[in-house]
Amino acid sequence: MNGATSTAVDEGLRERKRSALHAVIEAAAFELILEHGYDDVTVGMICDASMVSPRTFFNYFGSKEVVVLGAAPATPSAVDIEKFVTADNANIVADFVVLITAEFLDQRPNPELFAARRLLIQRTPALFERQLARMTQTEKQLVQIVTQRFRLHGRDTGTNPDLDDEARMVVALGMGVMRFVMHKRIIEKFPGSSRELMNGAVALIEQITSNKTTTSTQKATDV
Amino acid sequence: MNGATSTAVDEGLRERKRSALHAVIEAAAFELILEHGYDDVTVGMICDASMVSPRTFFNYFGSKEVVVLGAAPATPSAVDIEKFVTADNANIVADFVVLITAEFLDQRPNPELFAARRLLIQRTPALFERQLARMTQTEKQLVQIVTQRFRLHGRDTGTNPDLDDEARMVVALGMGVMRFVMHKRIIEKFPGSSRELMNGAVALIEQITSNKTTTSTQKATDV
DNA sequence: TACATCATTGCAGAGTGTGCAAAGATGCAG
DNA sequence: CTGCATCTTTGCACACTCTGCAATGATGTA
Repeated sequence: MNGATSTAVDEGLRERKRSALHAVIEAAAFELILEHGYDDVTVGMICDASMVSPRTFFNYFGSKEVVVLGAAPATPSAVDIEKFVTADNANIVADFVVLITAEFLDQRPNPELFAARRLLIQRTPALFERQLARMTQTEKQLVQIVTQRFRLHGRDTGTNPDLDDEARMVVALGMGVMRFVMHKRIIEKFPGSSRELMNGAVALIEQITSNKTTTSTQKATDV
Repeated sequence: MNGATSTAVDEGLRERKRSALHAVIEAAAFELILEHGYDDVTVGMICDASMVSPRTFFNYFGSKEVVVLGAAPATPSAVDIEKFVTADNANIVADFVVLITAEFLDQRPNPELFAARRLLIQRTPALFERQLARMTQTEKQLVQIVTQRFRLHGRDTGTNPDLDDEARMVVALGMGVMRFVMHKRIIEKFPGSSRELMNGAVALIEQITSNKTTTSTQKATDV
């Protein structure tokens, strides 16, 4: 029990109390939800356990799901972005998947909480959905990152007006793969490490997208 | 105003009344929501307009969003499945996207309602999310369809134990593209037909996945 | 100490959704 | 067409999430 999640050092009693209470509610919520499941724990129960009024709970978290999902929409770290942008691998989709899954492999602030968060999201279909929906919200940023890589590789938006579309498609494909990976973890309870899982996924993409056995230039417009 | 959506011919007064009332509530809901927006229309308002009790509304639809999204989780038609399974195109992802978007191009039962449904889903982020989430629920069926195509092309599950994974990855990639297409329609308000849009998407996939400029066999495991 | 500022809370209420039992409509034999 | 079984509709009470508002309490600061 080390108190606040984001650990502000000392910013006055008010700030410290605030983040302490935040941590208390969070802890109570996770304890209850880990035991009884997300749907069987009410905000009232969390409030009883953490001795705050429901109104205060909503002042802090705004909604029930935010407690589990966390406040931030989960964006990749600067280091990972740098790696992705400068990489020169052939399969950009594979690289991109590595980028967006990397965030799930890191365990930065509070390992226990991080693990619990991931576990609960995996366990609870509703939360899983919302998590994916959130990722879509960061789409704009991700598209920019992909575009950056394009630029570094000599492809410019000015020269190629459809480059934005191409970047968005890379992101879209990557999101799909994300689904695949999480699904494999949740439904099949894949025992290996996330990195193993991801490598398998990457290999699969390569296999599928390079599977051009016949009439490789014909488009599938005739269905 | 032709009454019921699914139009059962004559199955007793009870059945007819039931589907009539279903249609009435549906119509009232769409009229209100098209005008005021999904969030600004309450179940109570729909009930007032269609002269039923709120309890009856929930007996029929179970939740507010079901009125707009429709009951069925939207699966591809048998004809489209057949086309997909027997096709021998090189890019299976492209074919798959054609398959799952085909359903959005057909306007089978009630054209007006169909158009309104699509419009509202596009307009309302929350509904859009739920729609995508629903599609994930049909994943199992879609995976089976892809596997069928594999089999027809001489690839067997017995011989290749990872074939299920490969099928799921095709589905996952397709879902991602789905996102791209819908996004382009909603955010950019792409003016062309859905078919145009889809063809553009298909071309993009080809371009991206065939973009193996360097070290094409190396995997992206080192990021 | 006095005052401003922010945090916490209670309260009232909207909105979605569910279980239950009463009242109404329909179906179907006799 | 009468009576009974069955299904539908409804009202009622209630749980739960979430919001606006105003009062109370704690902290920051001069």
